[in-house]
Amino acid sequence: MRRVRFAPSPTGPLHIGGLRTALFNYFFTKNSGGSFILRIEDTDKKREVKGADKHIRESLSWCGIEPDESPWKKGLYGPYKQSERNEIYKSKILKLIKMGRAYYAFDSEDELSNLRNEHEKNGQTFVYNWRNRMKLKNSLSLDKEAVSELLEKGARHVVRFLSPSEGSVQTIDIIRGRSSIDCRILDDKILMKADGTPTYHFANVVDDHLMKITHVIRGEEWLPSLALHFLLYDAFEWQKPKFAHLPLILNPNGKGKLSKRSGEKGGFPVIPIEWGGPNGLKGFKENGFTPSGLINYLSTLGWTPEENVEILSLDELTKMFQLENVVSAGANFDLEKMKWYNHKHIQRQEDAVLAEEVKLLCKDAKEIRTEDLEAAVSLVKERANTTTDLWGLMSYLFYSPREYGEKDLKKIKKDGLDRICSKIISLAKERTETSGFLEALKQWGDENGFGAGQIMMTARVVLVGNLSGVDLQNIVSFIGLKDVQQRVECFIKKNI
RNA sequence: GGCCCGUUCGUCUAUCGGCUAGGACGCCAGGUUUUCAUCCUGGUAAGAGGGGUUCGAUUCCCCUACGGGCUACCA
Repeated sequence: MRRVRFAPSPTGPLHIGGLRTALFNYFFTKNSGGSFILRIEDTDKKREVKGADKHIRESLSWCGIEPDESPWKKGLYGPYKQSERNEIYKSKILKLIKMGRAYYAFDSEDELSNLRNEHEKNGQTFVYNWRNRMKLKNSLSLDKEAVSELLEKGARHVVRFLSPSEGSVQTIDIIRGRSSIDCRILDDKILMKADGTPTYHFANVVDDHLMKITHVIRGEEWLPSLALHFLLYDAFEWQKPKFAHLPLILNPNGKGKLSKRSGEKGGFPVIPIEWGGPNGLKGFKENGFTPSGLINYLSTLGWTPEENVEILSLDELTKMFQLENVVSAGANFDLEKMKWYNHKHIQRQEDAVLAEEVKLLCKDAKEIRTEDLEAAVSLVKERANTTTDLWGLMSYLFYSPREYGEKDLKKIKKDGLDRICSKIISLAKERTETSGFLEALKQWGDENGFGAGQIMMTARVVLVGNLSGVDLQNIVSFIGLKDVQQRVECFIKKNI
Protein backbone atom coordinates (compact mmCIF):
# COMPACT_ATOMS: atom_id res chain seq x y z
CA MET A 1 0.00 0.00 0.00
CA ARG A 2 1.41 3.32 -1.03
CA ARG A 3 1.81 6.04 1.55
CA VAL A 4 2.96 9.48 0.41
CA ARG A 5 3.23 12.76 2.19
CA PHE A 6 3.06 16.40 1.30
CA ALA A 7 5.23 18.19 3.84
CA PRO A 8 5.15 21.96 3.48
CA SER A 9 6.68 24.43 5.83
CA PRO A 10 4.17 27.01 7.09
CA THR A 11 6.29 30.02 6.21
CA GLY A 12 3.65 31.69 4.05
CA PRO A 13 0.74 30.95 1.74
CA LEU A 14 0.89 27.76 -0.31
CA HIS A 15 2.13 28.60 -3.79
CA ILE A 16 1.33 26.67 -6.94
CA GLY A 17 4.73 25.00 -7.01
CA GLY A 18 3.85 23.43 -3.68
CA LEU A 19 0.36 22.67 -4.90
CA ARG A 20 1.79 20.88 -7.94
CA THR A 21 3.94 18.74 -5.65
CA ALA A 22 0.90 17.92 -3.53
CA LEU A 23 -1.07 17.11 -6.65
CA PHE A 24 1.47 14.67 -8.06
CA ASN A 25 1.69 12.98 -4.67
CA TYR A 26 -2.07 12.73 -4.61
CA PHE A 27 -2.35 11.37 -8.16
CA PHE A 28 0.35 8.83 -7.51
CA THR A 29 -1.06 7.41 -4.31
CA LYS A 30 -4.78 7.60 -5.15
CA ASN A 31 -4.18 5.91 -8.46
CA SER A 32 -3.51 2.79 -6.46
CA GLY A 33 -5.77 3.43 -3.49
CA GLY A 34 -2.97 4.58 -1.19
CA SER A 35 -2.87 7.22 1.53
CA PHE A 36 -2.06 10.89 1.27
CA ILE A 37 -0.57 12.42 4.39
CA LEU A 38 -0.25 16.12 5.13
CA ARG A 39 2.57 16.85 7.54
CA ILE A 40 3.34 20.38 8.66
CA GLU A 41 7.08 20.96 8.93
CA ASP A 42 7.16 23.75 11.46
CA THR A 43 10.50 23.12 13.07
CA ASP A 44 11.71 26.65 12.48
CA LYS A 45 9.54 28.76 14.74
CA LYS A 46 11.32 31.95 13.68
CA ARG A 47 10.16 31.61 10.12
CA GLU A 48 6.68 30.33 10.83
CA VAL A 49 3.87 32.60 9.68
CA LYS A 50 0.58 32.57 11.51
CA GLY A 51 -2.27 31.16 9.47
CA ALA A 52 -0.05 29.58 6.86
CA ASP A 53 -0.98 26.05 7.90
CA LYS A 54 -4.64 26.97 7.57
CA HIS A 55 -4.01 28.41 4.11
CA ILE A 56 -2.30 25.20 3.05
CA ARG A 57 -5.16 23.08 4.27
CA GLU A 58 -7.83 25.27 2.69
CA SER A 59 -5.99 25.51 -0.60
CA LEU A 60 -5.83 21.74 -0.87
CA SER A 61 -9.44 21.48 0.11
CA TRP A 62 -10.49 23.99 -2.57
CA CYS A 63 -8.78 21.74 -5.08
CA GLY A 64 -10.68 18.75 -3.80
CA ILE A 65 -7.77 17.18 -1.99
CA GLU A 66 -8.54 15.93 1.50
CA PRO A 67 -5.58 14.31 3.27
CA ASP A 68 -6.17 10.93 4.86
CA GLU A 69 -3.95 11.90 7.77
CA SER A 70 -3.09 15.42 8.87
CA PRO A 71 -2.94 17.62 11.96
CA TRP A 72 -6.69 18.06 11.51
CA LYS A 73 -7.52 14.47 10.82
CA LYS A 74 -5.54 12.25 13.10
CA GLY A 75 -4.13 8.96 11.94
CA LEU A 76 -2.05 6.18 13.40
CA TYR A 77 1.28 7.94 13.10
CA GLY A 78 0.73 11.38 14.56
CA PRO A 79 1.26 13.99 15.65
CA TYR A 80 1.45 15.45 12.15
CA LYS A 81 3.06 18.70 13.17
CA GLN A 82 6.77 18.43 13.65
CA SER A 83 6.78 20.94 16.49
CA GLU A 84 4.79 18.39 18.49
CA ARG A 85 7.24 15.59 17.82
CA ASN A 86 10.32 16.91 19.55
CA GLU A 87 10.63 14.09 22.06
CA ILE A 88 10.80 11.66 19.17
CA TYR A 89 13.64 13.53 17.49
CA LYS A 90 15.52 13.81 20.76
CA SER A 91 15.48 10.11 21.38
CA LYS A 92 16.48 9.36 17.80
CA ILE A 93 19.40 11.77 17.85
CA LEU A 94 20.70 10.23 21.05
CA LYS A 95 20.60 6.87 19.33
CA LEU A 96 22.59 8.21 16.41
CA ILE A 97 25.20 9.72 18.72
CA LYS A 98 25.49 6.48 20.61
CA MET A 99 26.07 4.65 17.37
CA GLY A 100 28.88 7.05 16.58
CA ARG A 101 27.17 8.45 13.50
CA ALA A 102 26.57 11.92 14.91
CA TYR A 103 28.48 14.17 17.27
CA TYR A 104 28.19 17.30 19.39
CA ALA A 105 29.63 20.53 18.03
CA PHE A 106 30.21 23.62 20.15
CA ASP A 107 31.35 26.14 17.54
CA SER A 108 29.39 29.38 17.58
CA GLU A 109 27.64 30.66 14.49
CA ASP A 110 29.94 33.67 14.45
CA GLU A 111 33.06 31.55 14.56
CA LEU A 112 31.86 29.52 11.63
CA SER A 113 30.77 32.42 9.54
CA ASN A 114 34.15 34.06 10.14
CA LEU A 115 35.85 30.92 8.96
CA ARG A 116 33.69 30.87 5.85
CA ASN A 117 34.50 34.47 5.07
CA GLU A 118 38.21 33.94 5.55
CA HIS A 119 38.25 30.94 3.27
CA GLU A 120 36.25 32.80 0.69
CA LYS A 121 38.73 35.66 0.75
CA ASN A 122 41.46 33.22 -0.15
CA GLY A 123 39.35 31.75 -2.92
CA GLN A 124 38.63 28.63 -0.90
CA THR A 125 35.46 27.05 0.39
CA PHE A 126 35.05 26.16 4.01
CA VAL A 127 33.31 22.86 4.59
CA TYR A 128 32.52 21.41 8.00
CA ASN A 129 33.54 17.84 7.25
CA TRP A 130 36.57 15.48 7.35
CA ARG A 131 38.81 18.31 6.10
CA ASN A 132 38.18 20.58 9.06
CA ARG A 133 36.24 18.86 11.76
CA MET A 134 39.26 17.92 13.88
CA LYS A 135 40.37 21.54 13.97
CA LEU A 136 37.04 22.66 15.39
CA LYS A 137 35.29 22.43 18.74
CA ASN A 138 33.33 19.20 18.84
CA SER A 139 33.09 15.86 20.59
CA LEU A 140 35.43 14.36 18.00
CA SER A 141 38.29 16.80 18.50
CA LEU A 142 37.88 17.49 22.22
CA ASP A 143 38.65 14.86 24.83
CA LYS A 144 35.86 13.07 26.63
CA GLU A 145 36.10 14.99 29.92
CA ALA A 146 36.02 18.32 28.20
CA VAL A 147 32.93 17.31 26.26
CA SER A 148 31.04 16.06 29.31
CA GLU A 149 31.98 19.17 31.17
CA LEU A 150 30.68 21.39 28.38
CA LEU A 151 27.48 19.38 28.14
CA GLU A 152 26.93 19.50 31.90
CA LYS A 153 27.50 23.22 31.94
CA GLY A 154 24.81 23.48 29.34
CA ALA A 155 27.10 24.91 26.72
CA ARG A 156 25.34 25.88 23.52
CA HIS A 157 25.77 23.10 21.00
CA VAL A 158 24.37 21.43 17.94
CA VAL A 159 24.48 17.84 16.78
CA ARG A 160 26.12 17.11 13.44
CA PHE A 161 26.03 14.10 11.20
CA LEU A 162 29.36 12.36 10.86
CA SER A 163 29.55 12.03 7.12
CA PRO A 164 31.92 9.42 5.66
CA SER A 165 35.33 10.67 4.57
CA GLU A 166 35.58 8.18 1.75
CA GLY A 167 33.47 6.16 -0.62
CA SER A 168 30.38 7.23 -2.45
CA VAL A 169 26.61 7.05 -2.15
CA GLN A 170 24.57 5.48 -4.92
CA THR A 171 21.28 7.30 -5.10
CA ILE A 172 18.29 6.34 -7.13
CA ASP A 173 15.41 8.50 -8.23
CA ILE A 174 12.29 7.33 -10.04
CA ILE A 175 12.39 10.25 -12.47
CA ARG A 176 16.12 10.77 -12.83
CA GLY A 177 17.59 7.32 -12.40
CA ARG A 178 20.85 6.44 -10.70
CA SER A 179 23.53 8.80 -9.54
CA SER A 180 26.74 8.49 -7.60
CA ILE A 181 27.82 11.09 -5.06
CA ASP A 182 31.36 11.30 -3.71
CA CYS A 183 31.16 11.33 0.11
CA ARG A 184 34.18 13.57 0.41
CA ILE A 185 32.23 16.56 -0.83
CA LEU A 186 29.47 16.10 1.75
CA ASP A 187 29.48 18.23 4.86
CA ASP A 188 28.59 17.30 8.41
CA LYS A 189 25.08 18.68 8.28
CA ILE A 190 23.50 19.95 11.46
CA LEU A 191 20.82 17.53 12.54
CA MET A 192 19.79 19.14 15.80
CA LYS A 193 19.94 22.90 16.28
CA ALA A 194 21.15 24.63 19.43
CA ASP A 195 17.58 25.25 20.51
CA GLY A 196 17.02 21.50 20.61
CA THR A 197 14.83 21.34 17.50
CA PRO A 198 15.75 19.24 14.49
CA THR A 199 16.65 20.53 11.04
CA TYR A 200 14.67 19.52 7.98
CA HIS A 201 17.02 16.73 7.04
CA PHE A 202 16.72 14.94 10.32
CA ALA A 203 13.05 15.46 11.10
CA ASN A 204 12.13 14.57 7.57
CA VAL A 205 13.95 11.26 7.54
CA VAL A 206 12.76 10.29 11.01
CA ASP A 207 9.15 11.15 10.21
CA ASP A 208 9.08 9.52 6.81
CA HIS A 209 10.37 6.36 8.42
CA LEU A 210 8.05 6.47 11.41
CA MET A 211 5.03 7.37 9.28
CA LYS A 212 5.82 4.46 6.98
CA ILE A 213 6.11 6.63 3.90
CA THR A 214 6.74 4.48 0.83
CA HIS A 215 7.44 7.20 -1.74
CA VAL A 216 8.94 10.63 -1.22
CA ILE A 217 7.83 12.90 -4.05
CA ARG A 218 9.18 16.40 -3.60
CA GLY A 219 10.68 19.37 -5.45
CA GLU A 220 13.96 19.30 -7.27
CA GLU A 221 15.50 21.67 -4.73
CA TRP A 222 16.02 18.64 -2.49
CA LEU A 223 18.13 16.72 -4.94
CA PRO A 224 21.47 17.94 -3.55
CA SER A 225 20.64 16.56 -0.12
CA LEU A 226 19.41 13.19 -1.33
CA ALA A 227 22.79 11.58 -0.59
CA LEU A 228 22.66 12.81 2.99
CA HIS A 229 19.19 11.39 3.39
CA PHE A 230 20.35 8.04 2.01
CA LEU A 231 23.20 8.03 4.53
CA LEU A 232 20.82 8.82 7.37
CA TYR A 233 18.53 5.93 6.53
CA ASP A 234 21.55 3.67 6.29
CA ALA A 235 22.94 4.89 9.60
CA PHE A 236 19.68 3.93 11.30
CA GLU A 237 19.52 0.76 9.22
CA TRP A 238 16.07 1.78 8.09
CA GLN A 239 14.53 0.76 4.83
CA LYS A 240 14.53 3.68 2.42
CA PRO A 241 11.40 4.92 0.71
CA LYS A 242 11.58 5.44 -3.05
CA PHE A 243 12.37 8.99 -4.15
CA ALA A 244 11.15 11.17 -6.99
CA HIS A 245 12.28 14.75 -7.49
CA LEU A 246 9.89 16.90 -9.47
CA PRO A 247 11.11 19.61 -11.84
CA LEU A 248 10.54 23.17 -10.70
CA ILE A 249 7.93 25.54 -12.06
CA LEU A 250 9.81 28.54 -13.44
CA ASN A 251 8.88 32.11 -14.27
CA PRO A 252 7.30 32.68 -17.71
CA ASN A 253 10.67 33.72 -19.13
CA GLY A 254 12.39 30.69 -17.62
CA LYS A 255 14.56 32.80 -15.33
CA GLY A 256 14.31 31.50 -11.81
CA LYS A 257 11.71 29.74 -9.72
CA LEU A 258 8.18 31.03 -10.12
CA SER A 259 7.93 33.93 -7.71
CA LYS A 260 5.41 36.30 -6.25
CA ARG A 261 7.24 39.11 -8.00
CA SER A 262 6.92 37.64 -11.46
CA GLY A 263 3.26 37.00 -10.77
CA GLU A 264 2.78 40.67 -10.05
CA LYS A 265 4.71 41.61 -13.15
CA GLY A 266 2.84 39.20 -15.39
CA GLY A 267 -0.54 39.92 -13.83
CA PHE A 268 -1.26 36.45 -12.56
CA PRO A 269 -1.63 34.91 -9.11
CA VAL A 270 0.84 32.42 -7.69
CA ILE A 271 -1.34 30.99 -4.93
CA PRO A 272 -4.57 28.98 -5.21
CA ILE A 273 -6.76 31.01 -2.88
CA GLU A 274 -6.64 34.40 -1.22
CA TRP A 275 -4.03 34.95 1.45
CA GLY A 276 -5.32 37.35 4.04
CA GLY A 277 -2.29 37.38 6.26
CA PRO A 278 0.41 40.01 6.29
CA ASN A 279 1.00 41.19 2.69
CA GLY A 280 -2.39 39.94 1.49
CA LEU A 281 -2.56 38.36 -1.95
CA LYS A 282 -5.34 37.30 -4.30
CA GLY A 283 -5.35 33.75 -5.55
CA PHE A 284 -6.45 31.91 -8.67
CA LYS A 285 -9.87 31.51 -7.10
CA GLU A 286 -10.41 35.24 -6.72
CA ASN A 287 -9.18 35.79 -10.27
CA GLY A 288 -11.92 33.60 -11.64
CA PHE A 289 -10.12 30.32 -12.07
CA THR A 290 -11.76 27.01 -11.28
CA PRO A 291 -9.97 24.42 -9.18
CA SER A 292 -10.35 21.82 -11.91
CA GLY A 293 -8.84 24.18 -14.49
CA LEU A 294 -5.90 24.96 -12.23
CA ILE A 295 -5.32 21.32 -11.45
CA ASN A 296 -5.53 20.34 -15.10
CA TYR A 297 -3.02 22.98 -16.13
CA LEU A 298 -0.62 22.26 -13.28
CA SER A 299 -0.66 18.58 -14.16
CA THR A 300 0.74 19.37 -17.62
CA LEU A 301 3.79 21.05 -16.12
CA GLY A 302 6.22 18.18 -16.23
CA TRP A 303 3.82 15.49 -17.28
CA THR A 304 1.35 14.60 -20.04
CA PRO A 305 -1.22 11.86 -20.28
CA GLU A 306 -0.17 9.29 -22.84
CA GLU A 307 -3.36 9.55 -24.88
CA ASN A 308 -4.20 12.55 -26.94
CA VAL A 309 -6.46 14.19 -24.41
CA GLU A 310 -6.20 17.58 -22.82
CA ILE A 311 -9.17 18.35 -20.65
CA LEU A 312 -9.30 16.11 -17.62
CA SER A 313 -10.81 16.14 -14.16
CA LEU A 314 -9.01 15.37 -10.92
CA ASP A 315 -10.27 11.78 -11.03
CA GLU A 316 -9.34 11.28 -14.66
CA LEU A 317 -5.86 12.68 -14.05
CA THR A 318 -5.49 10.42 -11.03
CA LYS A 319 -6.32 7.36 -13.13
CA MET A 320 -3.86 8.25 -15.89
CA PHE A 321 -0.95 9.54 -13.86
CA GLN A 322 2.38 7.76 -14.23
CA LEU A 323 5.21 8.97 -12.03
CA GLU A 324 7.84 7.49 -14.36
CA ASN A 325 6.57 9.73 -17.15
CA VAL A 326 7.31 12.94 -15.28
CA VAL A 327 10.03 14.86 -17.11
CA SER A 328 13.13 16.20 -15.43
CA ALA A 329 13.41 19.69 -16.94
CA GLY A 330 11.84 22.74 -15.34
CA ALA A 331 8.65 24.16 -16.88
CA ASN A 332 7.87 27.80 -17.57
CA PHE A 333 4.54 29.02 -16.31
CA ASP A 334 2.30 30.18 -19.17
CA LEU A 335 -0.74 32.29 -18.32
CA GLU A 336 -2.31 31.93 -21.78
CA LYS A 337 -2.40 28.18 -21.56
CA MET A 338 -3.67 28.34 -18.01
CA LYS A 339 -6.52 30.52 -19.27
CA TRP A 340 -7.33 28.09 -22.05
CA TYR A 341 -7.61 25.20 -19.62
CA ASN A 342 -9.83 27.30 -17.41
CA HIS A 343 -11.97 28.26 -20.39
CA LYS A 344 -12.52 24.61 -21.22
CA HIS A 345 -13.35 23.77 -17.63
CA ILE A 346 -15.86 26.60 -17.38
CA GLN A 347 -17.59 25.30 -20.49
CA ARG A 348 -17.90 21.94 -18.78
CA GLN A 349 -19.06 23.34 -15.46
CA GLU A 350 -22.71 23.24 -14.42
CA ASP A 351 -24.73 26.45 -14.72
CA ALA A 352 -25.76 26.40 -11.08
CA VAL A 353 -22.18 26.25 -9.87
CA LEU A 354 -21.14 29.10 -12.15
CA ALA A 355 -24.17 31.20 -11.19
CA GLU A 356 -23.20 30.79 -7.56
CA GLU A 357 -19.70 31.93 -8.42
CA VAL A 358 -21.02 35.02 -10.20
CA LYS A 359 -23.04 35.93 -7.13
CA LEU A 360 -19.93 35.70 -5.00
CA LEU A 361 -17.94 37.79 -7.43
CA CYS A 362 -20.43 40.52 -8.25
CA LYS A 363 -22.73 42.63 -6.06
CA ASP A 364 -25.24 43.38 -8.83
CA ALA A 365 -25.73 39.70 -9.54
CA LYS A 366 -26.86 39.02 -5.98
CA GLU A 367 -30.19 40.76 -6.55
CA ILE A 368 -31.05 38.59 -9.53
CA ARG A 369 -33.22 35.51 -9.25
CA THR A 370 -31.14 32.36 -9.25
CA GLU A 371 -33.00 30.74 -12.14
CA ASP A 372 -32.56 33.82 -14.31
CA LEU A 373 -28.89 33.95 -13.47
CA GLU A 374 -28.47 30.29 -14.33
CA ALA A 375 -30.28 30.76 -17.63
CA ALA A 376 -28.02 33.67 -18.49
CA VAL A 377 -24.92 31.72 -17.49
CA SER A 378 -25.88 28.89 -19.82
CA LEU A 379 -26.08 31.39 -22.69
CA VAL A 380 -22.65 32.92 -22.14
CA LYS A 381 -20.44 30.42 -20.35
CA GLU A 382 -18.88 29.05 -23.52
CA ARG A 383 -17.33 32.47 -24.11
CA ALA A 384 -15.66 32.97 -20.73
CA ASN A 385 -12.03 32.41 -19.87
CA THR A 386 -12.52 33.09 -16.18
CA THR A 387 -15.59 33.25 -13.97
CA THR A 388 -14.79 36.92 -13.50
CA ASP A 389 -15.56 37.37 -17.22
CA LEU A 390 -19.04 35.96 -16.78
CA TRP A 391 -20.84 39.00 -15.47
CA GLY A 392 -19.42 41.28 -18.12
CA LEU A 393 -20.60 38.84 -20.75
CA MET A 394 -24.16 38.78 -19.52
CA SER A 395 -24.97 42.01 -17.74
CA TYR A 396 -26.78 43.35 -20.83
CA LEU A 397 -29.30 40.58 -20.35
CA PHE A 398 -30.39 42.28 -17.14
CA TYR A 399 -29.77 45.97 -17.74
CA SER A 400 -30.49 48.35 -20.59
CA PRO A 401 -27.40 49.80 -22.22
CA ARG A 402 -26.04 52.81 -20.36
CA GLU A 403 -24.07 53.97 -23.34
CA TYR A 404 -23.71 53.00 -26.95
CA GLY A 405 -20.48 52.17 -28.73
CA GLU A 406 -19.50 55.12 -30.92
CA LYS A 407 -18.29 53.09 -33.88
CA ASP A 408 -21.24 50.76 -33.76
CA LEU A 409 -23.60 53.71 -33.55
CA LYS A 410 -22.10 55.15 -36.72
CA LYS A 411 -22.72 51.90 -38.51
CA ILE A 412 -26.44 51.94 -37.85
CA LYS A 413 -27.10 55.67 -38.21
CA LYS A 414 -28.54 55.51 -41.68
CA ASP A 415 -31.78 56.59 -43.30
CA GLY A 416 -34.66 54.68 -41.82
CA LEU A 417 -33.18 54.16 -38.37
CA ASP A 418 -36.23 55.78 -36.80
CA ARG A 419 -38.54 53.60 -38.89
CA ILE A 420 -36.76 50.42 -37.81
CA CYS A 421 -36.97 51.51 -34.19
CA SER A 422 -40.66 52.23 -34.33
CA LYS A 423 -41.24 48.90 -36.02
CA ILE A 424 -39.47 47.08 -33.19
CA ILE A 425 -41.69 48.90 -30.71
CA SER A 426 -44.88 48.16 -32.56
CA LEU A 427 -43.87 44.52 -33.01
CA ALA A 428 -43.14 44.24 -29.31
CA LYS A 429 -46.53 45.73 -28.55
CA GLU A 430 -48.62 43.62 -30.86
CA ARG A 431 -46.92 40.24 -30.38
CA THR A 432 -47.86 37.96 -27.51
CA GLU A 433 -44.70 35.85 -27.42
CA THR A 434 -41.04 36.35 -28.18
CA SER A 435 -40.52 33.36 -30.45
CA GLY A 436 -40.23 34.35 -34.08
CA PHE A 437 -39.75 38.00 -33.20
CA LEU A 438 -36.60 38.45 -35.23
CA GLU A 439 -38.01 36.56 -38.18
CA ALA A 440 -40.96 38.93 -38.25
CA LEU A 441 -38.67 41.93 -38.03
CA LYS A 442 -36.47 40.68 -40.84
CA GLN A 443 -39.50 39.99 -43.00
CA TRP A 444 -40.77 43.52 -42.48
CA GLY A 445 -37.32 44.81 -43.37
CA ASP A 446 -37.36 42.76 -46.52
CA GLU A 447 -40.70 44.20 -47.56
CA ASN A 448 -39.59 47.74 -46.81
CA GLY A 449 -36.18 47.74 -48.43
CA PHE A 450 -33.95 47.13 -45.39
CA GLY A 451 -31.31 44.44 -45.66
CA ALA A 452 -31.11 41.75 -43.02
CA GLY A 453 -27.69 43.03 -42.02
CA GLN A 454 -28.99 46.51 -41.28
CA ILE A 455 -31.95 45.15 -39.37
CA MET A 456 -29.84 42.83 -37.24
CA MET A 457 -27.15 45.35 -36.52
CA THR A 458 -29.63 48.01 -35.60
CA ALA A 459 -31.58 45.75 -33.30
CA ARG A 460 -28.37 44.61 -31.66
CA VAL A 461 -26.97 48.04 -30.98
CA VAL A 462 -30.34 49.26 -29.74
CA LEU A 463 -30.78 46.32 -27.36
CA VAL A 464 -27.19 45.57 -26.30
CA GLY A 465 -25.40 48.86 -26.81
CA ASN A 466 -22.82 47.50 -29.23
CA LEU A 467 -22.15 44.86 -31.83
CA SER A 468 -21.41 41.94 -29.58
CA GLY A 469 -23.13 39.29 -27.53
CA VAL A 470 -25.11 36.12 -27.92
CA ASP A 471 -27.69 35.29 -30.56
CA LEU A 472 -30.20 38.14 -30.93
CA GLN A 473 -33.33 36.01 -30.80
CA ASN A 474 -31.98 34.51 -27.58
CA ILE A 475 -31.58 38.00 -26.19
CA VAL A 476 -35.13 38.97 -27.11
CA SER A 477 -36.48 35.77 -25.60
CA PHE A 478 -34.47 36.32 -22.46
CA ILE A 479 -35.39 39.94 -21.79
CA GLY A 480 -38.99 39.76 -23.01
CA LEU A 481 -41.16 42.01 -25.20
CA LYS A 482 -41.75 44.69 -22.61
CA ASP A 483 -38.06 45.17 -22.03
CA VAL A 484 -37.44 45.23 -25.77
CA GLN A 485 -39.92 48.07 -26.08
CA GLN A 486 -38.37 49.97 -23.19
CA ARG A 487 -34.85 49.60 -24.55
CA VAL A 488 -35.84 50.95 -27.93
CA GLU A 489 -37.67 53.90 -26.37
CA CYS A 490 -34.63 54.63 -24.29
CA PHE A 491 -32.43 54.45 -27.37
CA ILE A 492 -34.64 56.86 -29.30
CA LYS A 493 -34.56 59.36 -26.46
CA LYS A 494 -30.78 59.34 -26.33
CA ASN A 495 -29.83 59.03 -29.97
CA ILE A 496 -32.51 60.29 -32.30
C1' G B 1 33.67 29.87 -6.53
C1' G B 2 32.25 24.47 -5.42
C1' C B 3 28.64 20.56 -6.13
C1' C B 4 24.15 18.73 -8.42
C1' C B 5 20.27 18.79 -12.18
C1' G B 6 18.66 20.13 -16.88
C1' U B 7 18.58 21.75 -22.55
C1' U B 8 13.01 19.16 -28.86
C1' C B 9 8.57 24.70 -32.32
C1' G B 10 7.80 31.41 -28.61
C1' U B 11 5.45 28.01 -24.42
C1' C B 12 3.87 22.87 -22.33
C1' U B 13 5.27 18.31 -24.32
C1' A B 14 5.57 13.12 -27.68
C1' U B 15 9.62 10.29 -29.53
C1' C B 16 12.53 5.48 -25.43
C1' G B 17 18.68 4.04 -32.45
C1' G B 18 15.19 4.22 -38.46
C1' C B 19 12.02 11.06 -38.59
C1' U B 20 8.49 13.38 -44.04
C1' A B 21 10.28 14.99 -35.76
C1' G B 22 3.68 14.13 -33.57
C1' G B 23 0.00 16.79 -30.29
C1' A B 24 -1.64 21.12 -27.31
C1' C B 25 -1.45 26.64 -26.16
C1' G B 26 -0.27 31.09 -28.81
C1' C B 27 -0.10 33.31 -33.54
C1' C B 28 -1.87 33.56 -38.87
C1' A B 29 -5.60 32.24 -42.69
C1' G B 30 -10.37 30.22 -44.09
C1' G B 31 -15.34 28.46 -42.69
C1' U B 32 -19.77 28.68 -39.27
C1' U B 33 -22.27 32.65 -36.49
C1' U B 34 -25.64 38.30 -41.23
C1' U B 35 -22.35 40.88 -34.68
C1' C B 36 -18.52 39.64 -31.17
C1' A B 37 -16.99 35.41 -28.89
C1' U B 38 -17.35 30.16 -29.15
C1' C B 39 -16.76 26.18 -32.51
C1' C B 40 -14.59 23.68 -36.99
C1' U B 41 -10.63 23.29 -40.82
C1' G B 42 -5.88 24.47 -42.43
C1' G B 43 -1.09 26.90 -41.82
C1' U B 44 3.33 28.73 -39.04
C1' A B 45 7.35 27.03 -36.09
C1' A B 46 11.89 22.90 -32.90
C1' G B 47 15.95 18.39 -30.83
C1' A B 48 21.97 24.59 -28.00
C1' G B 49 27.15 23.95 -30.33
C1' G B 50 31.31 20.63 -31.15
C1' G B 51 33.36 15.85 -30.96
C1' G B 52 32.79 10.60 -30.68
C1' U B 53 30.04 5.31 -30.87
C1' U B 54 27.01 3.28 -34.96
C1' C B 55 25.13 1.21 -41.45
C1' G B 56 22.19 5.10 -39.14
C1' A B 57 21.79 9.53 -34.02
C1' U B 58 16.90 14.12 -31.29
C1' U B 59 17.63 9.41 -28.88
C1' C B 60 23.91 6.49 -26.18
C1' C B 61 29.00 8.72 -24.41
C1' C B 62 32.41 13.09 -23.79
C1' C B 63 33.49 18.35 -23.99
C1' U B 64 31.73 23.40 -24.38
C1' A B 65 27.86 26.92 -23.94
C1' C B 66 23.51 28.34 -21.68
C1' G B 67 19.65 27.81 -17.87
C1' G B 68 18.13 26.20 -13.09
C1' G B 69 18.90 24.36 -8.07
C1' C B 70 21.82 23.73 -3.68
C1' U B 71 25.91 25.59 -1.03
C1' A B 72 22.30 28.46 6.65
C1' C B 73 21.79 26.37 13.79
C1' C B 74 15.53 27.91 6.39
C1' A B 75 12.61 24.43 4.49
